[in-house]
Amino acid sequence: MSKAAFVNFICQRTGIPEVKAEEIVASFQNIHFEKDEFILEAGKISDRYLFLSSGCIRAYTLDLEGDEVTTNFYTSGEVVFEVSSFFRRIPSSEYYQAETPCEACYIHYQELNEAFHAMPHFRDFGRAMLVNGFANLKERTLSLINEEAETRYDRLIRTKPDIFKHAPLKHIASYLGITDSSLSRIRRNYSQKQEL
Amino acid sequence: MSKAAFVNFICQRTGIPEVKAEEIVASFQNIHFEKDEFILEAGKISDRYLFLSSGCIRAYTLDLEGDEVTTNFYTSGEVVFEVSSFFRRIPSSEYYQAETPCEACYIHYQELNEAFHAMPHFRDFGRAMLVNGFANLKERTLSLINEEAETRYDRLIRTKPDIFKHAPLKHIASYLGITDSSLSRIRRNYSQKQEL
DNA sequence: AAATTTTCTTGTCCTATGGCAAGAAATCAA
DNA sequence: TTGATTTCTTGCCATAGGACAAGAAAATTT
Repeated sequence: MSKAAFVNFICQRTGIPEVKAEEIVASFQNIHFEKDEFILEAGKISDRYLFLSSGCIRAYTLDLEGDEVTTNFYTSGEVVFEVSSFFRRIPSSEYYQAETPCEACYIHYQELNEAFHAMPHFRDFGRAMLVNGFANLKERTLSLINEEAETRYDRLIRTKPDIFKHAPLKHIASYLGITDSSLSRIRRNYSQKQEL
Repeated sequence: MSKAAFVNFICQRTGIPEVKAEEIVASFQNIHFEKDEFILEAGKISDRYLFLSSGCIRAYTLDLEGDEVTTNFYTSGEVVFEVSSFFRRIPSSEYYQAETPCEACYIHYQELNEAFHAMPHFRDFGRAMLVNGFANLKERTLSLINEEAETRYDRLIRTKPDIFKHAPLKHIASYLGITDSSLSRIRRNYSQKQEL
């Protein structure tokens, strides 16, 4: 059950005592997603703040040519929501879709705010999650600027090997900022290097 | 005086009434930076949450070769601090340096937290600023993936023309994810196109 | 298991951008 | 004002990665 996993997650990542964590998680509810099911669709307002306890979710948007560009991958133990849409109450420009069956628990915007208001601990947790996402995105942006595609690939496969078990390479390619053909060539090179 | 500008900023960007805004800003203090002065240095903890009322600040980091990579430009009417370092209390990997003389007002981490705790309105404001920064960064990241350098240049010159008045082109180039020579060529092309 | 669709790889050719170095221009310092 | 730095531009060549198309392989559907 995802709520239990979320309690653990909160306790481990913050100094919040278990009783408090349980209090926080009390207002969440469990949910399951099938593979390929949409957690969020572009044009709608992200209204679920969700904790993914198992599975893999991909966020993507469409570029001017209508091609999908992966903006993020979420694996177990991550908080999933579209920051801008969720907090500003504006339509999302991204889709969030399950790459695999997923177990999660969630809370709605309204409830989240009430919980933030009532529980300072949870507020801190929420801020930490935001800061976390920010830091990750910044790192990714920098890597797009000053690293080669192969280096980014190497980093990703080390950091989130799970993705490679589930997501098709074209999803991963656009996340790395390259085409699927380039990724294919990079992989050929890379695996040769690893064999030495 | 920067504090007055900050009051206006808060009132305009949020529904917060002027009295409340003044209450918030009361704990801030004005500060001035000379051109080239460091607001923050890598290795130190970002401890000032500052509102820039005039001038331009550049954030940058050093890549593996030791070359500067601009991570952001801040112009008047922006909140300036290194999110990750500030909230996690860890050393910054970025420098923040004044591109021009700057007027600003600021508050320290400790005081900010107290103010957040005491004033729900301010909390919301703080969150909005974070969400804002997040959304901007996301847009920039996407543009690095699916736009040409010239398109990014075009967008930047329209969005933040002030930067071009103050920052040397090499600073702008690395922000756009290209070399200064490439930027120079792009500018040549670009200005020819504009002349038609 | 056959048919269909999707994913992955590979070839050929092309282009945007990088690396380097040399001038030109502008800015700053003495 | 002169010399020293820094900034900006430009030329030449190199290269990472894109575009497109064709197979091969794998997964999905019937």
